[in-house]
Amino acid sequence: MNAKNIDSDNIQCVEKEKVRSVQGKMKTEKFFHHLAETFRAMSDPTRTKIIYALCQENELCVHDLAVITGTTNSAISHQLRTLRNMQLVSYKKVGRVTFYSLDDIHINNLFEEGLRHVEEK
Amino acid sequence: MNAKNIDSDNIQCVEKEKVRSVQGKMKTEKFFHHLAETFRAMSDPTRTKIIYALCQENELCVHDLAVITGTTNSAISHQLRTLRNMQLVSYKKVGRVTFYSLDDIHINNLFEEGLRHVEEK
DNA sequence: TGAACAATTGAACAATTGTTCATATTTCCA
DNA sequence: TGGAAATATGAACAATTGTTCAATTGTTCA
Repeated sequence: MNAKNIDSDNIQCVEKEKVRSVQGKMKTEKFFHHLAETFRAMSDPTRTKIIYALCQENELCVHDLAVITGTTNSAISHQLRTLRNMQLVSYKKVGRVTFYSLDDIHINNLFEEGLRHVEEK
Repeated sequence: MNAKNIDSDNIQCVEKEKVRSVQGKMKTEKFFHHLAETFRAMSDPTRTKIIYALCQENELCVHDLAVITGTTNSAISHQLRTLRNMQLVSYKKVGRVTFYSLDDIHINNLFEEGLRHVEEK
């Protein structure tokens, strides 16, 4: 036993009770991964632009999203795939045009909470 | 002029009015970067654990955060620096122990909105 | 003073990310 | 039918990220 380890459980910590308390409330590894992934979905400027645009207009096609965000079709298409994989957007094909829209209403709240946060600064 | 460009403004797009409308509401480049960075702050599992722990207990030292998150002091210290740079946490030195706490109350709302979102799934 | 300790830091590394470029794929229409 | 258009995709690339390891700083206390 060294100086910092006062307890009887062989758990080294500075404030045993605090650590215990937090450990009792701790979520699973999976939970934190899921949580981090949720935030990660919105952690790229191109993606925030896409999501913001889809918040304003319900449905937009790839090309128009490229115009709005000021990037290439390809870059947008890749990011849309990412958002599709994350189940944030869904799409509808009409002829050779693909219309994307936001899929997850929960994410909408989260995104707008973020918007408000940045706007207030 | 090619087939998809019907308007008189040399702006190529599929649905001109929609694009115009969104463009009118568009924020600055800086805004979207700021927004993305805000979400990025919470887009790593180690950081979500740190933030979650600091939501439960107001102040925790580096070592206890390492115990709680199940990683090394060094890894935690590096991540705390990231969070410090992002101005999400502040710290207080007592002897050789550094106590960290959440700094940004806004982020708190955002984080808990994310928590709720993942919990409801 | 010097040993032990808490935390920080820098370098190195593998892994991940986002873009670009070139090339499909699918659909429309002349 | 053939060519143009809208989107998707794969490979390649540079940039960024998060961890580990080793070394360092600053503090306490015997």
